[in-house]
Amino acid sequence: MTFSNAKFSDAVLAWFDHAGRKHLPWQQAVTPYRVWVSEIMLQQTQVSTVLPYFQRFMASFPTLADLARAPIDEVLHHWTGLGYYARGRNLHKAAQLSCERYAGALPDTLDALMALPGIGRSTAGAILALGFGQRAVILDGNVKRVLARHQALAGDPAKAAVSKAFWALANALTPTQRCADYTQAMMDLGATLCTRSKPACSRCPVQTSCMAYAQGEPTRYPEKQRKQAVPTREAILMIHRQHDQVWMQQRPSTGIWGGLWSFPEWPADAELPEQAEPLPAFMHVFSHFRLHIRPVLFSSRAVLGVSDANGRWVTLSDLPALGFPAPIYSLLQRLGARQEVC
DNA sequence: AACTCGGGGTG
DNA sequence: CACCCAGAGTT
Repeated sequence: MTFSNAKFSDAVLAWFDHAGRKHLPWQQAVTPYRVWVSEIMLQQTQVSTVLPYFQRFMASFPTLADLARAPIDEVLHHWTGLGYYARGRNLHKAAQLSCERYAGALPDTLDALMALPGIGRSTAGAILALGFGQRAVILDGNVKRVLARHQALAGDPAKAAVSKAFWALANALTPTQRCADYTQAMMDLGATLCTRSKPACSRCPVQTSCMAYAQGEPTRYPEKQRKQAVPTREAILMIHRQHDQVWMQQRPSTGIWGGLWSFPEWPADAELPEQAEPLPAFMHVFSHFRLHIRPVLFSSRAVLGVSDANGRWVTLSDLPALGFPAPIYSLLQRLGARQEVC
């Protein structure tokens, strides 16, 4: 480690001691399991969004063994509304693999952690540093932003060559001593001071050595390529209702809304039957397309035009045991409010 | 290397 | 509306 690298981590650690976050739920009663669950939930998801999900998840699955033996549908129910549902499936699968391979504990090496589904290089580093107290390196959105600005690193970090440079820099700056605190400090720095817009440079512990600050335009970094406008698709959802039940299907485990329960789709270009009663349509936005959802209510006795594969009748009391995409769960609640399901 | 995967917060 | 957030898996 060079003198300047040690100076960087020392300044970051000194700042952490008086300004870092120390009261987040996963910072209390720290275990590798709790750190792991929090890191998975926090992938591409902000802290404030995760907080209630983490608390509910830990109350239901307090240990890795509890998670491993829980039904997948119950795990996915705890993910309802959180998004990126493959994270929930991978978490469950990795818990079972850990029970089989490592006697109910998480492994404590980078390679073994990365071999588990849902754990990549950065999450493995976070588990080792925060959960096991090892010297390990992370590179999440916060760290990328801090490093890009401090070193005025040009290029889109999504590009492989640029990413390699970011990892090398992150590794060079990560100290051997107090690695857990440094790891938390870098995330805190990115989340609270070195924010995407309006960074609080006046309070930054490494402002004097920050190249982007010296250049006068810190928000220029990190560079990102612009995304093109997303297309809009249409989905007609058939809500077959019989008394207090609706007919639902579990989606395939891969692809959009994998493993979650939804209503059967009616081909967007086909004509609707006479007895179809349209409900208010609404828009659901994904990162890569917009979905115009047109719910249609069928009160007929027969389930029309859908195969019964992966399907079942669902009542209100079934909801806690199943996973749903946010717009479908919202639709179910609206149906319940109309006392059509409940 | 490019693409796929959600939902919510923010300006 | 655009952007992005404690990224990883698939192709």
